[in-house]
Order: sequence, then C-alpha cells, then structure tokens
Amino acid sequence: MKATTRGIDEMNAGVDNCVEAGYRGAFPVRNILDRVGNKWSVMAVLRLGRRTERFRALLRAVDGISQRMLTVTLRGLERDGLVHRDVFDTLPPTVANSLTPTGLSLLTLITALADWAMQHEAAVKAARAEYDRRNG
Amino acid sequence: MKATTRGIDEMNAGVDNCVEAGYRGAFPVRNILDRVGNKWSVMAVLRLGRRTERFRALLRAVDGISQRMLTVTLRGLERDGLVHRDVFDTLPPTVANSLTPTGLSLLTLITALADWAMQHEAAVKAARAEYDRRNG
DNA sequence: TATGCGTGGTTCCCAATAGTAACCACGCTA
DNA sequence: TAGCGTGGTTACTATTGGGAACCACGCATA
Repeated sequence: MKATTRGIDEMNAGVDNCVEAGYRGAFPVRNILDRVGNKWSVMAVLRLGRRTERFRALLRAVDGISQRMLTVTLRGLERDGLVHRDVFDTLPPTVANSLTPTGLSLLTLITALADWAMQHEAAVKAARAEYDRRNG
Repeated sequence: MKATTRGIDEMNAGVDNCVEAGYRGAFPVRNILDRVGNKWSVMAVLRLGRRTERFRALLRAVDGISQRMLTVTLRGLERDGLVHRDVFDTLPPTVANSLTPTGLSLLTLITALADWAMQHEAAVKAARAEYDRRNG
C-alpha cells in the first residue's frame, strides 16, 4: 500500500519503444515457446547438445524422465525439426538422436537460460521464501 | 532406416566438453524454467518490459488471457521476485505492475527467445507440416 | 432507481495435459 | 527358462490449465 498516486503514465515517460522487439506478433512466440518451455524438452536439448545419444542412454541421463515422456518429448522435438532421428536396423535396434542445425541454434539460447537460472537460483529461492512468509 | 552402423560413440568423438555449461545441477534449471517456460508468464514479462502497467491494461494487452490466468501469472512472477506490485489505495484501487531488476535481466533472455521464435517460425511450421505429411 | 462500467480480484468447475505402471516383441546371455 | 537390453505402445490416473460466473465498491448515465 502506498499513499502517493503519481500516475503510471508518468512512470512510463520515455520508457516506450524501449523493448519493442520481441513483442509483435504474439502468436508465433507463444506457439514456439509451448515446446521450448517444456521441462523435458529443455532437458533433452541440453543433453543432446553434449552428444548424440540413443534412447536408453537419454533415459538414464535425463534424471526423472519416464520412458513414455521421453518418447513423447523426442517426437515433439523431431516434429519441430529440432532433433534428428537416425534409425539403424541393427539387432537390437539402434536410434541415434541428435540436434539439427535449428536445434543447435536454439541450444545457445537454452544454455543461456540455464545459466541465468543457476545465477539467479538463490535470489529466486529467497524471493519465494520471503513471499510465502508474508502471505499464507 | 540406415544400413550402416558407424557407432554413436564414434560420432561423438571430441564432442564432449563442448557444451558443458548449463547442464550441471539439472534441478534448479528445471525448477526455474517451469515458470519461465509458462506461456502467460512470458507474455506478461514481454509486455511489462515495455511499460509499467496496471491489471486491466495488461488484461487488454496480453491477447487471449483470462482474468484468472493473469492473476495467477502475476502472483507467480511476484512470488519469484520478477515482478513488483505497487498497490495505491485510490478509488477504484490502482495496482502498478513492473519488472524488478531480476525480471529485467530475464527479459533480455526472453526477448532473445522471442526473436528466435520469430526467425524460425517458418522453419518450424514447415518441419511440422513435413512430419505430419510423412506420418499419420 | 436501476442498469451499466471500470477497478481488481475469487470461486467453481470441467477439459486437457502431464505422467506412471504395465505390457509388447525381439534376440542374446547366464 | 529366466532375465536383460533394444525401443517403444497402451491404459489409466493425478494434476494442472483455463473459462464462466460471481464478488464489492463507487461513479456515471438514463
């Protein structure tokens, strides 16, 4: 609560057209981020950024993911052209999952996000604790 | 399907320790991204990056969001210390929502992601169409 | 007077999605 | 012949996302 009421418009003086980029068109952004923001997709892309890996190896590497969720996740990434799937007809079958060039370009951003998350982890945790203390 | 079976390990020769950063610690990354990846959170942060805005204004600005989802989204962002909420006891009440410094630092990354989404929208759409054509 | 508008929410409820457990076939090995 | 490792699929359930409707308040308009 605050007693003063200097208008919001006043606060915004000169702030406009500061961050124009990235907001036009809303829809595509949302549409893409539905996949990008996905927990497992992020984990899979981060892992595949390190090395080409087959299904079972990914299953062991990505902590906590289930077999089905890995299948679903990889299918989604493949559908979006971010992951390339190479099936070798060996016995037992071998599937090599790797990032496509598009996937690699995204990896850069995801890595940046991961770094941000690690850098601000403490701050976010503190903010949450503080918020929860103040409210129920 | 491919006949050849040059091993995956061979394919990975020298690839390791290329993208080390961003993978250690998995958990915090996932934890943070749960919020970052959220559709509405991203839209709200992008919008608040442009200007401090009150509830109703955001409701109109963020296309397609419902009153409840905006409330939920803003609460989450506030809890994480990304959005600052200023309540003025005017009549009718005025609530000024703005990004905190932490929120601003995240905005940079989100803007980059949004730009990526716009740049690769066509490619992703094409990949999806191609995938759907090949499979059922 | 009552009907509507703008403020910023909350509560109820349902549909979609995330995610688990169990099953499949195949061949090799102990 | 029982188990393991390949890469899945199917059936089911828990959790969440999200819309519609409601709240109080004061001001205006008809």
